[in-house]
Amino acid sequence: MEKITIKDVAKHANISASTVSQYLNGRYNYMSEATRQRIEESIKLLGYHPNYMARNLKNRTTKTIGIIVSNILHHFAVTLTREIENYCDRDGYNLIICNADDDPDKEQKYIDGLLEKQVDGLIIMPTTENTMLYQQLEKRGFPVVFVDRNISTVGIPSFKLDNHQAIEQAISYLSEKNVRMYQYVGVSDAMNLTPRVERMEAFNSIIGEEVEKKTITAPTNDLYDTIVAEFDIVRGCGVVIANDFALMTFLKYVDTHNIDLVEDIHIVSIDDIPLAEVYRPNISTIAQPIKDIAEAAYTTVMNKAEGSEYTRPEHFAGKLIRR
Amino acid sequence: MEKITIKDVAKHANISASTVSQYLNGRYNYMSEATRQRIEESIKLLGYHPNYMARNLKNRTTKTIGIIVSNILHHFAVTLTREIENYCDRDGYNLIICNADDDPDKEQKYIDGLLEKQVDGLIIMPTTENTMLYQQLEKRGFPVVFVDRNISTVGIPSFKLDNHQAIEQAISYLSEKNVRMYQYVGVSDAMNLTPRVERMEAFNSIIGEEVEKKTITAPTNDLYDTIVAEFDIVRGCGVVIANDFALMTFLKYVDTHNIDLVEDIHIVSIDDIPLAEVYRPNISTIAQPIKDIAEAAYTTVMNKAEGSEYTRPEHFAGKLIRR
DNA sequence: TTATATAAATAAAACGTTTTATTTCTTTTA
DNA sequence: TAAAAGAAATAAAACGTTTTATTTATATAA
Repeated sequence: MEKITIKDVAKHANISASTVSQYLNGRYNYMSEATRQRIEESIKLLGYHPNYMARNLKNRTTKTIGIIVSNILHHFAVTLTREIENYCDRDGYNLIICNADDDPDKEQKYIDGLLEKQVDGLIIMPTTENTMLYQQLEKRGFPVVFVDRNISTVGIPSFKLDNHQAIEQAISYLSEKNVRMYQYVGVSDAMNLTPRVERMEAFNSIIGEEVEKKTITAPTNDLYDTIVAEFDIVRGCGVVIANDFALMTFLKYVDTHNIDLVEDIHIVSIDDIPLAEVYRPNISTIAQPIKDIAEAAYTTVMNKAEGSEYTRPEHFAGKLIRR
Repeated sequence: MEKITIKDVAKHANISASTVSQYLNGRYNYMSEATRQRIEESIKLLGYHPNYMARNLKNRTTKTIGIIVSNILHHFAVTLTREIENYCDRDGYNLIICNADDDPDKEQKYIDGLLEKQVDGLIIMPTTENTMLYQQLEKRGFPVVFVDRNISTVGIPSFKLDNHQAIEQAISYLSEKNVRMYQYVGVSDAMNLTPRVERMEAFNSIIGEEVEKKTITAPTNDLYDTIVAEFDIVRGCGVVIANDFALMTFLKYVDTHNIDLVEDIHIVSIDDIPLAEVYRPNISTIAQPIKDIAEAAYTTVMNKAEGSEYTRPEHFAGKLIRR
């Protein structure tokens, strides 16, 4: 694996390395048309590719950003990643992806590692336990934004769904069906993660005291059993499902307990996963504003990286998809 | 964003940069216990993080690999990525993710870019059009492997499902149901991609002449309409569905045409997507050997990067999941 | 012509590390 | 107590670029 460097090109084109460098950086008026062409040819002939690592040492930019998600297998996370990767592609950036699995230690390790690799920015779905670290990043002025979750003690912007409004839409949709009682199914908020907390709070605050309601939450692994134990199969009840994972778990329950989603109960779920439009019956959902979040997060990080301040709204409305 | 370098640490600990470097690389017997501790403290105090870019310039290693997938939104791609990221995490590597969207130009751009960034290895779901580029990589001895698809004109190993065996399992499963006629639904193989070609060929070769069969394929965007136009709703027929995308499309068709998947037809699909176990009725699938593929691909790339040759089988059996 | 401006090209320092060869200091051995 | 050996530390070159200041060559103006 012989490495071809700028010196090889210089020698081949019979010119100094400095001039080749100027060429590489598009400053063509530093050389004659003739040498310009010679350099061009030499580069092609030798199959030269500049070494980004060396370049960065002077440049202080790696054209790389990192994203830390809790789990790329989640629909929201992967779709968001996809969108962000698209922007990166457009701008000649690369995206390093990391699964922190909601483990603060892993998250810290990843942040440290990405900083060592001199990424130009960071997009994080944060755990709640590394506030010190976030504060440091903020103080250093490092380009970083949060998505999906916010940490109130840190001034880092967080782009996410307007959870209150989303739950409001869900409930209003169910109310059209003359629902007489509401149930909420979701992963428990033991870790204090924004979406879980906000959605549950919204559910409780929006439904008035006069209407019967019930919330069913549990840690990921216990959710199925908890549903089995606590869900009330009441004809004409409406169910708000907090996210895609809860929906899958709930549908498993529906399947094993032979519940009829047309006659018995009405459901609506946050996260518009593909399953929703093929499941029978089709499932109404609140689609997250993933494109908005991706655009805002990416643009904000990039602007911070360039030193310019740029302000986007931080909350975006979900969209009810009636099916 | 004041950068703290090895020199700052050296000054703070009252020692030369060389010794700090030795410390960083764990060669503690090059210094006294006392200085060792001083360095340790200084590093912590100053919050020093070594600059990987500079380090790489000497080291020739970035502890970063790249993965180029056709589309991260596909179940197979994202699950594989997740698994590989897991291995990366274990070994202190980072993973750069790129969506080539089956566009050869984009693929080439990504490969070039990742090489410039000096990634230590590459895992690629290749398009069929960049054979020259692959050959170059191979000749250079660059650590690269393919997944899901293989390119016969290049000696780069490709780790993937044993498609023939998978289709065999699918057909054998359907035959248990006393199916009298078989249909195959998949994305067309216009781009000559291995899975599409091999699965279709297997379907055609395994089902003998005496049994009625029909293949329905079309480009992604036309598949739904093609199914509507060509699928034969024959009671007691068996349908082999080529992948998750085709399955979703087919289920949409099932939904709009009110087909009963218990009474009317039997289906089995490659790619064990989560939907399969909540859909009613549950759908039998062939799960891809994703863990095997991830392990083989990752280990092979890493071994190549270390200069050691390491051989893994390239085809792995799928697993029929009866539901 | 000479002086001046411009164009073309280069040398050298810098970026933050690692590594090799060398120096300085301390201990051991004869 | 001198010589040899070993331990601790350092200086300097190297990695592959970019950039600034400088040089050389060429064209233009006085």
